[in-house]
Amino acid sequence: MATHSAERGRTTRQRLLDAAVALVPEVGWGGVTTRMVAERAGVAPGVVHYHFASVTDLLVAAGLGFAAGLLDGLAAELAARPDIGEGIDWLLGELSRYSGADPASLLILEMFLASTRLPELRERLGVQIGGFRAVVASWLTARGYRGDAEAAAALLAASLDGIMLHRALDPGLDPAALTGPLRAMFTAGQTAPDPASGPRTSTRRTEA
Amino acid sequence: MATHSAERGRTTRQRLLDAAVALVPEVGWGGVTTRMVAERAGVAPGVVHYHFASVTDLLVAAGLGFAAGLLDGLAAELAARPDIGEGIDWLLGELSRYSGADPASLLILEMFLASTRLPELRERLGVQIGGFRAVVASWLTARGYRGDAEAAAALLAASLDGIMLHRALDPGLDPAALTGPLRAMFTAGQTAPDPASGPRTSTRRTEA
DNA sequence: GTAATGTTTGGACAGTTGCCCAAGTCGATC
DNA sequence: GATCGACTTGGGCAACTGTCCAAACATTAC
Repeated sequence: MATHSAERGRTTRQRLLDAAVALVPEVGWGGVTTRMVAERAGVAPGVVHYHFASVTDLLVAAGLGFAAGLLDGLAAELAARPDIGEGIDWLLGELSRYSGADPASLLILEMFLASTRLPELRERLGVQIGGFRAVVASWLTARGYRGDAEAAAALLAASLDGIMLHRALDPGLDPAALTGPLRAMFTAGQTAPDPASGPRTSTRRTEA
Repeated sequence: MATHSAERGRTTRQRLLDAAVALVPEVGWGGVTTRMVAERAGVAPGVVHYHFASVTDLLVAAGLGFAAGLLDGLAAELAARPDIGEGIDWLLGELSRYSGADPASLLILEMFLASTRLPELRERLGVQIGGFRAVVASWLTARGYRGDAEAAAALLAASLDGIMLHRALDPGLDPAALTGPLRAMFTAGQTAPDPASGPRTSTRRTEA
C-alpha cells in the first residue's frame, strides 16, 4: 500500500476532528482536553499540537466542518421540495430526528455559545448561516411566497433552532405538532403580501 | 450596627450568586472557577465552599434564580397586554433589548446546554419553562386564539429563544422585522381553528 | 466575664490542564 | 545501502483546578 506519510497524517488529522465532534456534545466545548481527544482518536497526546496550534483551533475546525456538512445537506434537500407547505413539513420532520439533546444539536448549540467568545468562529459561522438563510429565502420566493422572504427565512431558521433548543429541555415537545402555526405563517404570507403596516421592513437594521 | 452573623452570611451568599451570574456569560458555564467567583464577590476563596457544596451547586442556584426572575417578569407583563398582536409586538420589542450576545441571553443559553449534562438542573429549569408556556397558552386562549394554544405557545417560546440565538451570530438581525410573519402565525390561527387539515388560505370567517 | 455559634480567612493538597520537545518510526528518494 | 522529511511518541513543565481544613474572627447567649 502506498500510504504516504502525508496521507497518513491527513487521516490522523481527520480522526482528531471526528473525535472533537464527538466529544464537544459529551463534555461541553470548554470541557474538551487534548488528552481526551487524543485518546478518543487513538493517538498519542502530543499529536494534537502537531496538527493544530491549540485546542481551540481544533474545536473551531471540527465545528465548522460539521456545520458546513449539515447546512449543505439541508439546503440541498430543501431545494428539491416542490411547494412551501410540503417543505415546512419536511423540515419539521427532519427536525424531529433530532431530540435536542442529541450530539448534532448540542454541537451546534455549543458552537453558538463559543462563537460569542471567539470572534473568528463567530465570523465564519455567521457566513455559513447567512448563506443558508439566503438559500431558504430564494427557495421561498421561487415557490410563490409574497412577503418579505428574507424576514421569513430568518424567522424560519431561528424557529428551527429554537425548537431544537426547547426540545433539549422538554423531550416530549413534538415538532410535528407545531406544523399548524408554522405553515400558517407562510400560507398567510402568500395571500397577504404586506404583513406589516409600517415601512418596507428589511432584516438588516444597520444599513446607511 | 446590628448586622447579625446570619444576615451577613446571607448577603455574602447573594454576592456569590451575583458574581456567578455575571461570570457565566463572560467565561462560559464550565469556565467559572471558585477563585474567580470569590474574587468577583470580594471574599476569600474558601468561602465559596462554605455556602455551596460545589461550584456546580453555586452555578445551578445562581442560574435558576436568574431565570425565575426573568420569566416571572415576562409573564406578568404579557398578561397585561389586551390583544394577541399587541402582545407579540411587545414581546419582540422586549427581545430587541437583548442583543443575543448580552449577559442575560448568554446565561440562559449556557443554562440550556449545562442542563443536558445536569439532570437536576434540567428538571428544575424544565418546570420553570413549562410554567411560562402554560401562562402564555392561557393568555392566548383568553385573547381569542382558536387553534392549539399549547402548540402555539410552545412555538412562540421556541421562536423567541431561536431569534435570540441567531442574534448572537448576526447582531443586525432586527426582531421588529420579524413581526409580520410572527403575527401572521397567530392571527391566522384565530380565523382558522383547524390548521392541520385545511391548508387553503381562503379563510374569511371573522369572529366577532 | 466565658462559652457557643455562625462566618471568614488563607494556605495546603492531589489531580489536571495546555503546551512543548528530544527522540523515535516509517516510507520515499537518492 | 544512506538520507531526508513528514509524522508520531511519551514524558516533562509550570500553571491552574476543586476541595478541604485549622485557625481567626465577629456576634450572640449565658
